[in-house]
Amino acid sequence: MKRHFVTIKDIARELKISVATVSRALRDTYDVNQETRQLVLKKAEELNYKPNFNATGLVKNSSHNIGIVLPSITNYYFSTVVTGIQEVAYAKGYNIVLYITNDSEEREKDILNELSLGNIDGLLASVCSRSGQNDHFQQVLTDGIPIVFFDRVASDIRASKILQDDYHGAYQAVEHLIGQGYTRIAHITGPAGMLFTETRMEGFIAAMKEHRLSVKDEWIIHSGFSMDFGKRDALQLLQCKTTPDAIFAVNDRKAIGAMLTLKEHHIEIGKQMGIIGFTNDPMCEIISPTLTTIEEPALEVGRKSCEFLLNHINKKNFPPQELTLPTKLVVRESTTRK
Amino acid sequence: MKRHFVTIKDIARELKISVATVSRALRDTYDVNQETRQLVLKKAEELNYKPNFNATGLVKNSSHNIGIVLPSITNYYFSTVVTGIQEVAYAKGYNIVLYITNDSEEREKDILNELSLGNIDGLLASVCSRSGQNDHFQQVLTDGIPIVFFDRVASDIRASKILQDDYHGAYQAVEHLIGQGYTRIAHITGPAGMLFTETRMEGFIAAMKEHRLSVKDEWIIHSGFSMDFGKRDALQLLQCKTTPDAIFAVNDRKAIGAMLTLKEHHIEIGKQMGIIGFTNDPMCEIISPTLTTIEEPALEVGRKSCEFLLNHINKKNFPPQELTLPTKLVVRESTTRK
DNA sequence: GTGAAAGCGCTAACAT
DNA sequence: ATGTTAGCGCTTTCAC
Repeated sequence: MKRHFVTIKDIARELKISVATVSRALRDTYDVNQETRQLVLKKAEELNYKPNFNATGLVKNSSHNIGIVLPSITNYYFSTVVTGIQEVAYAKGYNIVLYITNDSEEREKDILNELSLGNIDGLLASVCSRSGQNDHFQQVLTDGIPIVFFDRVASDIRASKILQDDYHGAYQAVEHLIGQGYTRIAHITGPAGMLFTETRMEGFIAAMKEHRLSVKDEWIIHSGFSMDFGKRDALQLLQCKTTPDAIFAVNDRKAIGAMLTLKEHHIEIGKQMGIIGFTNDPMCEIISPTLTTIEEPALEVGRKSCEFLLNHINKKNFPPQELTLPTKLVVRESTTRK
Repeated sequence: MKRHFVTIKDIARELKISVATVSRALRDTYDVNQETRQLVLKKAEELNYKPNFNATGLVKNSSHNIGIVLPSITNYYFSTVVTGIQEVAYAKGYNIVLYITNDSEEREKDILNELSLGNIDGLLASVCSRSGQNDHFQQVLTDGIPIVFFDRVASDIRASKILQDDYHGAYQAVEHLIGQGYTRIAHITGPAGMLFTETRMEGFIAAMKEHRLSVKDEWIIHSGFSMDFGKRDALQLLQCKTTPDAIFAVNDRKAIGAMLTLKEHHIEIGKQMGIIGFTNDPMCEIISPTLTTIEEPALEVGRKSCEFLLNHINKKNFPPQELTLPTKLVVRESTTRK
């Protein structure tokens, strides 16, 4: 049960020097005789010494752990963001502690409340779909733990935020549809009240307005983010008095769900009905016809979020900042009319 | 920078009792007067006390963190396993520390070597594709950290292992193909030398033998696990003197890659050529025709792995065990001939 | 350049 | 039932 590891004491004893010297030698930051230093390093290697994070953490009041709180990791976007985060965290010697909320507000609160503050130096967060307050995030911040939000940000909290350019991405998506000759454009999106969905909606509406196209209320559907909701939303659109001739979906999963419904109804995708997604999930290329989409820089969102967080952790007065990364239109068959 | 958190000392001072009593009251494990206990709990709540994991960890020589080392999290299987792990870890009050190897042996070794042993109480691992030794895992074990392997196990290490039933899954897959009238069955798999791929191969061969079908060498292709390798492998199969009439792929991603190639060559999937995958990735249902596959109990693999690990951590003499979870045939269009 | 000693927050003997 | 105290492994004054 109780394991015994090699400690600096062991090294000190074997070398007949003090633990203080060993500690200093190991960190190469104080005036230590180069010879003793080499001796210590050699002995540490020999004994397979590993520093005890709990001990350093206790002294330094830090753990070299950073937390990630997000709704899920089983989709392309989030798992890619986490991969990006992990990449820079690992390079800087930080560990990732992962918390998954299952998009449940209660779970999210529990996690943040039980978060043992000694255990993480900072937090990366993408909030769950909710109507409620963000007090639990504010509390963490008040406790002195920096937070960087990504993608699904808590707009009322003063913290750094990394986003993709949802507005222009959406705008571009709609403009592309219009360019292909679609005019009756519907938008199927996520639950109301989330910043990034609202922003995409704004981009959608702006592009429609710009091109003097009317935005019908019944062509805007709020529901969940999954493929199944995409299926249902498409079905609902097909039952409108005037059916749309194109769908802009808030993400690729919903777009694909919608495609599945349309295919069931033998609607020719691309010609009869255009469809465009958001993310650039690899699934876009395996569905037939292939799905046009707005590519999100998921890996980069992860990397930048982590970089920002490390700045907050390690620099004295790094102010909260917002960063918006560019998106890119990827044209495929689902919007090609010729 | 240096944050000050509420400690048990603060509670003790305010209540004019000793830290020991506070400590005991907080843990509800010693004989503490119920009144004082309530007082302490109330005060802790009031002051927003959070235990310092570094301190308890230092004393107890444990951190309540468990590590996960795996090749990637951007695919369905692994991200689902992690979700399963997280579920039980969270329920038991353990945190997940995530390490991604990118399927690089060097990276894997670096991670394990730098693993600060005080930082995790146990390790869940799925090894990367490699030819080399597993000494780095053995070292962790020797250092007293229990390991549970899942899916991609290191066969020469004595530790618990959680697997899905690769042998019977493969056997069943092939038998299904044969039942549909396919006889010239190819197998596209991963790199040689990994246990689970070998086991699936054995299941494949056994089923073929059982039905007195010949297994041609050129119909067995070893390459990578990605969709692109699936595309390439299929291309290679089409160039055989006698082309196969069905493909059993080691995973769904390769199966889908193969389908993409076949579609390009206008081969009618299901009729001219049957294809079956392994995993039951959601992608199976969005590709057309839909992909028949062997479902792996990914979530359950995650849960069980974590349960086993917690047993190793918390029970005195919990011996290494191997557990094989059942797989299930999911029939879809890609193998339906009628 | 190096050592002695205090202390980070907590637990666990050992007293009482 | 509660208090006193040593100590987990490490860093960091403060001496020398």
